[in-house]
Amino acid sequence: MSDKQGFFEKVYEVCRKIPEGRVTSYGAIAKFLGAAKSARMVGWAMNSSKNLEDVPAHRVVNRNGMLTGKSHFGGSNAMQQLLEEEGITVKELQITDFKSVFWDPGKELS
DNA sequence: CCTCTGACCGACA
DNA sequence: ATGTCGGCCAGAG
Repeated sequence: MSDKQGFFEKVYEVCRKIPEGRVTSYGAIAKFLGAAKSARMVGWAMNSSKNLEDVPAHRVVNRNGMLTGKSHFGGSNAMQQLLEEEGITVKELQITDFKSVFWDPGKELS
């Protein structure tokens, strides 16, 4: 069930588990998958996930809580809008109270 | 088939 | 504290 799945599929699964109004980081997901050094791939996986509607890539930001992938959301502030719609305050592509809305898959999940 | 890059993170000087 | 480099997996040329 979860042996033949590739890295991407695992990332998608975790992203779908992200509760509304919460955000996580690429490294957190990568670390949860057992590949903290593959954080780059997590973002890349999201790039493919943008084709999927079940994967809220806008809830995934970098370690600084910055919307680094905002550029990939159509080149507009769509990502920031979505986050604010969920109650997340964003300032200049940077999430305020990031640690307050931070969702750790290794902590919340198990 | 081989090479390169990609929405990052952590370590080192 | 700031800047640079390496690392991981997978897809495209």
